[in-house]
Amino acid sequence: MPELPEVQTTVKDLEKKIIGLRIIDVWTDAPRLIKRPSFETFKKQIKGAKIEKISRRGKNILIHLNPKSKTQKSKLILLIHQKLTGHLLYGSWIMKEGSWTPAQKGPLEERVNQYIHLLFFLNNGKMLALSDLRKFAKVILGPKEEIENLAELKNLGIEPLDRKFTFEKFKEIIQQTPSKRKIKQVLMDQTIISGIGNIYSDEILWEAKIHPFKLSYKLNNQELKAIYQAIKKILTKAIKLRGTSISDFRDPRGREGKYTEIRSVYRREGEPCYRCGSKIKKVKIGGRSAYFCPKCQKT
DNA sequence: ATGACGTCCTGCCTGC
DNA sequence: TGCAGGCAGGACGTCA
Repeated sequence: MPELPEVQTTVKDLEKKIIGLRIIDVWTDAPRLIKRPSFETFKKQIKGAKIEKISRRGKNILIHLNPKSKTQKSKLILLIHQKLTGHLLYGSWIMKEGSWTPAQKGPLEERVNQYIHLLFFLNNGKMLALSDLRKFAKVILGPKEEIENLAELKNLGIEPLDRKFTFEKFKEIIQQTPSKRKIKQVLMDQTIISGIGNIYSDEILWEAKIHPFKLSYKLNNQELKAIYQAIKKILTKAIKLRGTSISDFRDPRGREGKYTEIRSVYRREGEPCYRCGSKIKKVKIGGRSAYFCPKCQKT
């Protein structure tokens, strides 16, 4: 599932490919992915728009557009949240027997093609595709100010790789959250820190040697410091390795992320801990799975 | 107000 | 063998 490192990889790759291009048409077979406006309006507003910028906020991708229409004075933002199985892909496809098939041979010759549900046709002959097996992805188009004021962006917590995210700030945030929740749940709460999901919360807690069940308000200074440093370290390393493809993340060209190979705990149940050799355990926290080393992660 | 749980969706895996 | 049922999971809505 795309978390901060995967979304960052996607955004940085797309930046090199699609800035300056125009969207000349749109196709979908799953209009429900577009939460607003209606697909009809969506298509009308986006046709002819020029892609000016692409950025990330939490796990959201923001594509900044300059509309063609003179009646639309405001700039637009296309917000895409890939949720669990969404992929933004860049390439060219042709419709063959009811499904989109890559026009050229390459890494895109994979399952992801089968699940393309939204396509933007660009003025260089290429396409930007949203592939999504489970159709959970969320797409919203609207004027810049409106999108920036959406609750889903406004309520997001601090960016963990921002310079403003200092240890003092982290400590303050955690201590301001008088929550009886487990640290894993707090790390995954997007309104506290944005961008961390199930994979990296497990990886961070293993790195920090903290049990996922540990209650966040009970963490002492030393433990908080360990978690803080692990957040920075793990996310930075994952970005460098272009993300994790344990479920099915692919970059815009269909390539896998390499963090998968060096992950410590996520989906490694029964396999040895790289620190102490104990078998990695899997437990449930609020309906979600959590992987950890029962020996070196302390409650 | 806080936290727990159900919901969306579909491929894959398990077990009878 | 075949098929029903469970599981995976981010974020939001609902409920206690």
